[in-house]
Amino acid sequence: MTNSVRGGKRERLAAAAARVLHEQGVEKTTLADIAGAAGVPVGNVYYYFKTKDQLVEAAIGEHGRSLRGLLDRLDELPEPAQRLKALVRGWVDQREVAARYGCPTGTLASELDKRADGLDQAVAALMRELLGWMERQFAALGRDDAPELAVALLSSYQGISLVTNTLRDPELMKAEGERLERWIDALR
Amino acid sequence: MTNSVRGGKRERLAAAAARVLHEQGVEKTTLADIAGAAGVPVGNVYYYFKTKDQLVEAAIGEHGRSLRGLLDRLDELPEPAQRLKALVRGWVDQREVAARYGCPTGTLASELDKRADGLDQAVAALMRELLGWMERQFAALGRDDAPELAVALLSSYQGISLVTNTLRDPELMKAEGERLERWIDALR
Amino acid sequence: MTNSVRGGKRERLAAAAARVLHEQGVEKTTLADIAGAAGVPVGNVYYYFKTKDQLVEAAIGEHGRSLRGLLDRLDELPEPAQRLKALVRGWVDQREVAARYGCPTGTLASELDKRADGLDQAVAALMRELLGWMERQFAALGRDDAPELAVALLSSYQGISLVTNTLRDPELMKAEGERLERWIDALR
Amino acid sequence: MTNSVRGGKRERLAAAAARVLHEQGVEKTTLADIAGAAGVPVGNVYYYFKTKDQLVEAAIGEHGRSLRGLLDRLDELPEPAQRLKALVRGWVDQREVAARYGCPTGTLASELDKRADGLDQAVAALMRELLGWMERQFAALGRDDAPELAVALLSSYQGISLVTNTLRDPELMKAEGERLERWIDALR
DNA sequence: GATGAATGAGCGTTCATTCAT
DNA sequence: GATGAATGAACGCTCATTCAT
Repeated sequence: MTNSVRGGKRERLAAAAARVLHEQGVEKTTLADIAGAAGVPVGNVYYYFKTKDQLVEAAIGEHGRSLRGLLDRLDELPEPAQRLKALVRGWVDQREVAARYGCPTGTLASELDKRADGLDQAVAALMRELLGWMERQFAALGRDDAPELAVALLSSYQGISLVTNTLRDPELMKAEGERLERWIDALR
Repeated sequence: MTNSVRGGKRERLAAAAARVLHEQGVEKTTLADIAGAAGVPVGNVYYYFKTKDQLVEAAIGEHGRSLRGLLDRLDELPEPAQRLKALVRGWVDQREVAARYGCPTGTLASELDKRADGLDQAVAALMRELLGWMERQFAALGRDDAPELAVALLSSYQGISLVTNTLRDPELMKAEGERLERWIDALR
Repeated sequence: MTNSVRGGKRERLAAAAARVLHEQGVEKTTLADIAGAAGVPVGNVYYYFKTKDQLVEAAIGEHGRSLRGLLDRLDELPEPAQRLKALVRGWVDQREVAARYGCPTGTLASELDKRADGLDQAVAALMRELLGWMERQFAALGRDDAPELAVALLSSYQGISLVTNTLRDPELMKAEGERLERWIDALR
Repeated sequence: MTNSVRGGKRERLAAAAARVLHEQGVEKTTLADIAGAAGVPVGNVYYYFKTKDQLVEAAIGEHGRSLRGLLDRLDELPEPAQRLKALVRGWVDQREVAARYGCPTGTLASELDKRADGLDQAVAALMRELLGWMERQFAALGRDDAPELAVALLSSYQGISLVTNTLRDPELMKAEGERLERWIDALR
């Protein structure tokens, strides 16, 4: 009740975690970094998240929410090919961020994979969600190799994100996005 | 004879660094981990490498050496399409490792990118080397969009490595490899 | 009441630093030494001082505070010659400490001088403060060579501190103190 | 015999130690620093000096030798007052070095004093040697307070060295030197 | 004697986590 | 609930000293 005014701390922390972990990486980010970015005192973080891992989990959750929001918006488009191409265009629009920090989900997946927490499974679930959506679009296009195509498209995005990031050249993602759009058009 | 035990410590350290950094990630790997894997006392590491960063650099160098070795072997094949497909098949052969730890160069690039050491440029140089080789193959195939195709192929590999790793499913890489081989065949 | 135990940790650390650094020297003193002397766990020191250098700085600050306190007390004496001689007598009173550890400011200046931190400038400022005060007293005595006399007096003190310390003989400082008092009396 | 050609390593090490320890301080100087300055491989140092302390001892010995050389030269002057003033003039001539690194013997005394090696006694012996010589000059001037005057003169030099060094102003030593010369002239 | 290599103890510093109020 | 302070284990790195040839 009363904390509807001061509250939202949990949300602020999750949002700050998502952003800062993306920009700095999991290992290089301290709890103080996240707390500072959220404007929350360090000692107070633990009322919302018992461990640093839970903060990472919350960050993954944030990425999941924004992924779902995106897919919902895409679903309003009439044609599956339109939806897929709009997805690609969304990636291209984010190319500056990708060039600086990589794909938020991909870099998280890469880092968390080196650990034994089960957090990697949370990111994997996110990827599976996106894969499933892609698969449905390719199936709607009449492709019976939809699963394979979904993996190919996701891989292309993850790969071009990494390459764009490593070479610090956002234009690479633009060219690859155009190539992927042509590829989608050629599929039916 | 006697220096089978003592000799090549620097090389052993570099090799151990390449392996352990790939398996555990840069941040989660301690100098003691690398020293232990190489069978060298911790204090002695600093006789060969003044900082942890230099050890990372040496690991990158190792990956560079093995990349160059691979490309040299591929160059002995007569046809550019054969070379490219043999490259893809090499990736597929390594799918079990990729499923567990990802692509050595890619994960390194992803992690180092969050830092300001200039080490990221060393990995970037590796990627550019591979890109250049690919470009020459595509050009030899008569394609004037060789640079773009090279980026697409590298991205596909980096992406499928990440997805394979995240979903822990080596078969994904196998299927994608076959798709890429068909794609290469269809290019000319 | 309750914070007689917990309170003023920062001050306790600064005081402990001033004392221990004087007794053991900057380089030979570990953070654990200072923490131990202040009754503070090692890890907690960094809550108050981010680096060892900041602890040294705090110690210099402590010496500055006690210097200012001394000069304020001396300023209450009516005659400049009285003030100067009281200063000298204060030094002589501390001759046992000087014989064991030297002048706190002087030894600090000597050690910090070998470094490039800028900490040496903090000690230099302390010396300039004392020099300025002395100069004002000599000027009040009507001497137009006040700056030179101030340097002579400070040097005599620093020098006799070092000699007293090296030869471990507090009586040297006593004799020199008496000589300096006669010298002051002979000035007007 | 044969090492009259390659030899002198011990001497080179002692001379390098004297110089480097003066410039960098005892604690901040590593064995590698001294070895490097002497052009001797690190591992070889231990054939000449079993410990770092023995190298410090050798450095003190070097300072002793040069002190004795100086006093011998001064002894050739006919008058005790001339000898004392020539000593002072020698200090003033070295004021640039003093401004940068302090008095070699004094800074050594200050640093070694914080330790329990007995090395401090070796420096103390040096000071006593100089004190004795001064005492003889003052006695030859007919002063029965020669011991006290010797301490006063040594202190003035040590003090002005420290102040000159801390304030990085060689001119301070010049002015004080002139004052000391006038003081000597006024003694008889 | 000479030398590169080896060794291990210790230092300053960081940080996730917990505690007391 | 909220907060500043406390805690300790771990890390990267240095260096005097010793070893093997």
